[in-house]
Amino acid sequence: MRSYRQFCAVAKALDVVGDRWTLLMVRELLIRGPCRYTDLQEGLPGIATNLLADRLRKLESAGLVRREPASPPRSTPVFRLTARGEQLEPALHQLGRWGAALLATPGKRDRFRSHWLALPARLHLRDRQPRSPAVTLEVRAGGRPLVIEAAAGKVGTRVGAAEAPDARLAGPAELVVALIVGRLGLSAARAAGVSYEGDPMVLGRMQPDALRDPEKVRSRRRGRRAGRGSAARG
Amino acid sequence: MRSYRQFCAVAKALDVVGDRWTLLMVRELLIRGPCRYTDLQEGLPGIATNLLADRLRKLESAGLVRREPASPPRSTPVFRLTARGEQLEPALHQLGRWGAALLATPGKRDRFRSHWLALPARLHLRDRQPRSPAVTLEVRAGGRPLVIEAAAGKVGTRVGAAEAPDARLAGPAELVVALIVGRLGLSAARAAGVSYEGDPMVLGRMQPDALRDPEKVRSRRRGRRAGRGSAARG
DNA sequence: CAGCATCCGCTTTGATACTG
DNA sequence: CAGTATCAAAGCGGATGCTG
Repeated sequence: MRSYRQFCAVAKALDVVGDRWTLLMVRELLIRGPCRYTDLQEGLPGIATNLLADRLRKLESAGLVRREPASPPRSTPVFRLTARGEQLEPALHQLGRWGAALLATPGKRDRFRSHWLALPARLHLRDRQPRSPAVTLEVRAGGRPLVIEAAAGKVGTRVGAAEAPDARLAGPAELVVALIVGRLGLSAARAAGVSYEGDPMVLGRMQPDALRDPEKVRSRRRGRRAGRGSAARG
Repeated sequence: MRSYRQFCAVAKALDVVGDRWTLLMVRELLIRGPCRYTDLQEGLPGIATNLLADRLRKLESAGLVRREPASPPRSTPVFRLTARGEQLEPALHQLGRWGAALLATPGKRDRFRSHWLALPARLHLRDRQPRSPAVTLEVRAGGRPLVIEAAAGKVGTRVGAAEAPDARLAGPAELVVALIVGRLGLSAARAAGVSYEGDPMVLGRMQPDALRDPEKVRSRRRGRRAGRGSAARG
């Protein structure tokens, strides 16, 4: 990318990550952790292969990505975010939070991957029972499944199927998103076509404020000013 | 911008604001509030006039900007962020926070405008004496000056010279930035070439934790993980 | 097959000139 | 002041080819 040549933090950031596809590549690496070229391709439907290779080089020379060559145990090189690259997570969260308003319904030709739910999950879900044993929730909404785990007060995510998840969630992407970001309750989501198997408290343990027993929530808003927030629910 | 066609909040956000120059235009409108075409040009050195016009149209049709035509009292139209547009501020703050690491020293051909300091100022400065009378600090580091005001617990910014500021800060951009984000103290900045006139407590009232009496700070970090933070000050 | 590199047509951007 | 018009250069997307 051509530099903006402005001595401004936002402009300098965009000099590095403002190119088309670049922030989505960081999204993939944040979600997946270290991964191979083809993993990135699978998570970035629509990218041209030459662009992917080119951007990886640029990210590498910008110090956001490290390429680890194939060494005997592994047959292919893997790409991994550096600490500097990982520090983009808050910026991606805020961009995603802003963009969530545009996720009402998928465009006819939109693609979807379940693992894209990892970012909103990390942003919106909490482990509200830190002392309970770890639980895992498998989510299937397109592409390979995503596993969301609540353990010891933290919510983590991992791409791939779970061996024996404590619950399974599946359904249309827009409904699963709405459930995770707290725009929809489990019963409403079910009524709309989401399938959920397992203990409801696996999901309940993680759900955002807005939707956990709405009657009792009232003024529990943590973030901003005074919340007279009345959350809707099914 | 061509859509990524991915049902992902980050991708949808970038469909709207991922075009070159777009986020910098939002930066300008956030800092300046409603402003005219030429104000935007002045704050976006390097942009081509056809791009500015084109992006303004796109932002308008995306609902981020409203164009208010010239009406008798005013002779020229003004552009203003909608509420939706203003909601990008947290994303810009995080992007800027990440990009701040790239602001060590200006590139030879980098341009600078004092009012660009408004975003870091809003992010890093606080009014630590909410009950004291309002104070204003005028900052000059290139282009038109910026006024930073601390009043009633809030820090605000305004583009333009102050009538009678309580203090004036001037000097090379990189030093003034370092001062505002808390990488540098006033005495160190002065030694390095910053000029400051007026009561040091005008700046001191607003400065970030990290640099208010650095000897006493030590392990006061607020942000992350377990705060064994011994917050307070003398 | 994984991991690219090359080629080519199209779109976006940049620089400048011009206009109501 | 607030744009439009024009055109060259750069970037992107899609297809395909090469190499271990």
